[in-house]
Amino acid sequence: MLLDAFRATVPLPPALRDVRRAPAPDPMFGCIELAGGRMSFEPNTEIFGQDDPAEYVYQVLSGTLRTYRLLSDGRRQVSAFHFPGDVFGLESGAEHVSSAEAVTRTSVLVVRRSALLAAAAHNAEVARQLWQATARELQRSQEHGLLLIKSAPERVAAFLLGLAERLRTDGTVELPMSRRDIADYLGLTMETVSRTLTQFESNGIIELPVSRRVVLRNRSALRRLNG
Amino acid sequence: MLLDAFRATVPLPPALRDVRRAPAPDPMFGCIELAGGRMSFEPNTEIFGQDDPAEYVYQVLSGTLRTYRLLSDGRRQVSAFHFPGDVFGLESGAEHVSSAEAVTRTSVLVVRRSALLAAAAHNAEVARQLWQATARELQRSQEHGLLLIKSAPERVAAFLLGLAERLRTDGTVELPMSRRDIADYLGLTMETVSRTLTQFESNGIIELPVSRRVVLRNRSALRRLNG
DNA sequence: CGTGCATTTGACGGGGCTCAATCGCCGTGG
DNA sequence: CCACGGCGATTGAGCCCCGTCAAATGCACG
Repeated sequence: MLLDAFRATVPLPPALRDVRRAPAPDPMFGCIELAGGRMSFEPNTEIFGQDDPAEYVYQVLSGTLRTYRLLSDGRRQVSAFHFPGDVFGLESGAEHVSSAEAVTRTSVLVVRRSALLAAAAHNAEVARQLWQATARELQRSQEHGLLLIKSAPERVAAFLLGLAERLRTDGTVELPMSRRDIADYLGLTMETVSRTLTQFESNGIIELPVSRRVVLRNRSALRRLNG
Repeated sequence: MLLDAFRATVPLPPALRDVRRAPAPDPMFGCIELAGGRMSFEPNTEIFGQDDPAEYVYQVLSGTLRTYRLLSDGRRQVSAFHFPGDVFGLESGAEHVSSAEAVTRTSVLVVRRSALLAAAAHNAEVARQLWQATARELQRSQEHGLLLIKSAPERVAAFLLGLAERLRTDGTVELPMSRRDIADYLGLTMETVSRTLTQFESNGIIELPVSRRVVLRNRSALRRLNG
């Protein structure tokens, strides 16, 4: 959406349009500087690192990824999971404040930050969407902060509901991420996440046919837990 | 800064300039709709509430205020404290997602959100600062999230260091907010905050001449705690 | 000097963390 | 087809940090 608005400001020669539509063989070269390109990442590979220069802005095409920050002693705070359509890597400063890694095999759209900012400088619609995207991130971040003051069952319930909503599933959620990822997102240990899920299962609130698949059996109970 | 850029876009008749400079007797009327006005708030009074229409954007002139969200059972998450210069109340949606209250007697600059957005739509500099202000909030919010995964001493240490930095004090921090405010910001109870502070004091890391004044005796110890 | 609120201090219990063992899923090779 | 190994997830036991509840103290103001 943001990147759509951006691309609308860039008149592309037909050759580049073709490149953009085709899977780019090496998207670091070619059309990126102009209108963005595609890149793919294997699971658990880094897309950018904390303190790296924030040269590009990304939009998820397919797959799942996580952004996170590390404390000096190794504790990890997963700040967000990103799904198709989400924009990430958008910083106000010149450097990334968090790292981004692929959770599953992931394909993203890449745009030069400088090009995006330049477009925003003379196109009000791009500027508006730039702001909106950042404001949406802010809202998500505050929502995430709210999670962290709740009890473990409340956090897990909120996580499952949020995921179900974002992935628009009817009752069954496929978890792309590990228990450790979930734990680091919720500010818990993976043992506590696991225990809470089995607790939910024995209460009939969810089913866990396999560890990465959750069937929501009783959403209102989850919502009640959510506070 | 954001509001400065905004005001530069609005040619004011001299009469309004005068009103803006003088302490407004009733700032809800008069010049607000055009270029913003001043408002004052007594301690613990509401500036806006969660779910209120986000009609205005604010900048702190003097004093301290808190923004917070409530959980249905009454738990309160203070999302941020705002000090002179800070912009707050800036939402992407049409409604506030958090409430704002004065901590001390506070004076703020007020601008109609619609006027600000209109200015941003045809002035790139206003648009850029609008984005920057939001991005800065996002960064603060993520920093705040990082706090919430730490231990109680780490949180309190980070809080003191952050406050000392934002208030540009040399060694002595005057706390405008209560222990409960601090606790709700840090995701702790006020008892734990109090105990941690006395712990710090008996370790010689800080002094507490009175409960609202903290003298930082050993910043590197605090930084070490910070993780 | 007394009243009221903020803060501190104390005692106790529990929720979640730590450490450790076991289980289960899955790919690989015999 | 099964044995085996590896990794993620689950389960268990014990403990500790921090929350809860309650009382005492300090401080501002009439």
